[in-house]
Amino acid sequence: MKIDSIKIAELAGVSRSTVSRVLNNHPNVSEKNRKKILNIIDEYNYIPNLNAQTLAGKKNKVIGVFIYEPNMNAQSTTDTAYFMNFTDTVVKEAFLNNHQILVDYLKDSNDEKRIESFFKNGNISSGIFIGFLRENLFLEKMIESDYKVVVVDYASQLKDNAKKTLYINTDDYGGGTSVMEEILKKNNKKVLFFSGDKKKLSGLERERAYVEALKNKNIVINKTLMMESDYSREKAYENMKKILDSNIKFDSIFSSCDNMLFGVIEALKERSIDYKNMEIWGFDNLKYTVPMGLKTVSPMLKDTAKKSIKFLISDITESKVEYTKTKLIKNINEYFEN
Amino acid sequence: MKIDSIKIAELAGVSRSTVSRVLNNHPNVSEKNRKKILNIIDEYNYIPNLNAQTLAGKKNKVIGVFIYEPNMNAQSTTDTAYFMNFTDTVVKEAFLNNHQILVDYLKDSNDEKRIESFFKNGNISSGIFIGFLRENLFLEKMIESDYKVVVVDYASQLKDNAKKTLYINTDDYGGGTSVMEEILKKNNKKVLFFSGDKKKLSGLERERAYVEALKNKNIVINKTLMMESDYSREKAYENMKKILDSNIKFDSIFSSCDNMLFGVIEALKERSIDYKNMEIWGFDNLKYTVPMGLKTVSPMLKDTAKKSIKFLISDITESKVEYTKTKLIKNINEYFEN
DNA sequence: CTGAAAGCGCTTACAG
DNA sequence: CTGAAAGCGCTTACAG
Repeated sequence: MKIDSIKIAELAGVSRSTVSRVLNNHPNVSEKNRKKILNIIDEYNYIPNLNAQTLAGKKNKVIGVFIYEPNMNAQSTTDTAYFMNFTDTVVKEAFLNNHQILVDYLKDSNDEKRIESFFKNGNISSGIFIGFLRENLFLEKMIESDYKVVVVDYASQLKDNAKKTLYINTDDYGGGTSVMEEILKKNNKKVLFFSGDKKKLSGLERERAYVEALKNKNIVINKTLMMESDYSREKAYENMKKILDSNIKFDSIFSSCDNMLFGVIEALKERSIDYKNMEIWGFDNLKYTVPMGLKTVSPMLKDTAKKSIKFLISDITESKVEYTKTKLIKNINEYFEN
Repeated sequence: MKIDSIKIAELAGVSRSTVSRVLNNHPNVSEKNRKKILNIIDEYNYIPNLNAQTLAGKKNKVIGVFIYEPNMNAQSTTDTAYFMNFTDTVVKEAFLNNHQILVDYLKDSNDEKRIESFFKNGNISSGIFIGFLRENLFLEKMIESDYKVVVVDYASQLKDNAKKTLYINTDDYGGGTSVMEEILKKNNKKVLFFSGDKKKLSGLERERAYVEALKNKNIVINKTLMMESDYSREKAYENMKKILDSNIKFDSIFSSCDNMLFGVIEALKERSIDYKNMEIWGFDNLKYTVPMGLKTVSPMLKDTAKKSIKFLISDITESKVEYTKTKLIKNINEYFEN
């Protein structure tokens, strides 16, 4: 049996307006009618049609998560574990706050159009954007729009005309600095560095941490120890082989992400180089790093996810920048506690 | 400027009906009008309102993923990595097929009501259910309903009155059998077994594999080597300690999930027991297992996800049962290839 | 505190 | 091939 607000109204002997008022917690309904209607709603298991509600102007409880992944295709093996880790927590936080999550990827302008229409037509009440390159035009537009959005690891500087936007960032600089402290306090001087994607905020910040840490220790920066990369395992593997083929000396390694670190380790293993006692650090706390006996930095994505949801379901409308502190993960216990 | 189908119609000098026909690829529109309308749509960046379309009876492109997690709460540390792994692939597959995913958890009857309304009101076009215990009443109802659904690892037997349902299962029995083969061919006879949650299909099937493999080798089943458990790390840890405190002898271990295996290893380490040369297997291929030097079975969730999406976006309406083959993962290379 | 009515933006059966 | 009109199921401003 189809059951809609008209049926409920009939059953309760009132108009749909009154049913609607009860549904939306309006105060101007007699206690008697409210009770009666609520009972009938419950008895008949009535749930209002979300599409109709949205069409009529109500906000829904769905939050969009939009992941930028230009390489997405049927053959792609891109590891998006990092993002799903984040999404996982977002889904749980949303659930605990009575919201649901729509997950969508974004690759080209078709996707941009779709996402804009989700906002415009109220399929989602707000959105979280992650994985974007710096100065992405579409994202800038979202930031300036009237839609409530969170941008993750995108920029450290609030845009002048940003509206209802939370910029939330991993403290990449702080995390990188802690790693360098660990490395340098063991008296290492020749830290081999693998930089990440400079088109992303994280790539810039982690490199800045490396450079500043050396400067503060008055260690001359040796460009040949700084390998440009793009967060990919393959590139890092090639770079590491080049280093080993040259006569460049190093005493420690900081890879600005775990994914690259794995390529580095592969190259070391191939040459049977014993790296067990060397200070070697990655970043991101990908699931395999610490179990493999390596050290890394956790971006504490759960915190980021929690702050994001909190912002979106609050009625805060001012824009702001927030940071999530990172945490060093040195052993399996810290790994599981995290 | 607000732009709707009426505006497009005006601009093209036609009625909304014709615009709608173009939008929905109906054949009965003159080529001239179709072109003109398409151009205007493109020029004005018009995207139809999904809520209105759905309300008017169109199916949308959102697929729900519903994860059963009775312990979900603010303090919960439940590891749902397994599910998110699955969801990850589902999201990607959906994206490649022009669909989006709504992720939602399910804990109690309120959640059931919400999910039913998502179906009823067309907020989703179909749904995938994962993590459910056997004979869950709500799920049985969904299976019998007219909604198109996929149930993952739920039951091996098609229900008589199942409608438009794909039962998709990991080949737990096959995977467990392969593990036992590996263990037994090394001449082990006393295989310590940690069973999973018997309220789930996987718990039953993996235990069946253990029992049958021993029978086939004419090894007498020793109940004291079979530890009842519930997939939790804590319980497995306690069970392992009990074994070590007793004088029960074992020469190999098969834990029916990696999560429990970790508890088992903790207990072994505490007693400084050297297990490096022992045949030890987990199940599920959780991210840390193989990097820690242990062996496990991959449920090939990607295959399961792909088959699920394929079923849901096809126009198949008969119900059926399918299985996804598992794969043994013995070393880090196999781990990364997976 | 309550109801009749307009409006949200589409689709589709009907008539031509 | 095309348009006028009804319908999808709500909400809310208006009038009382």
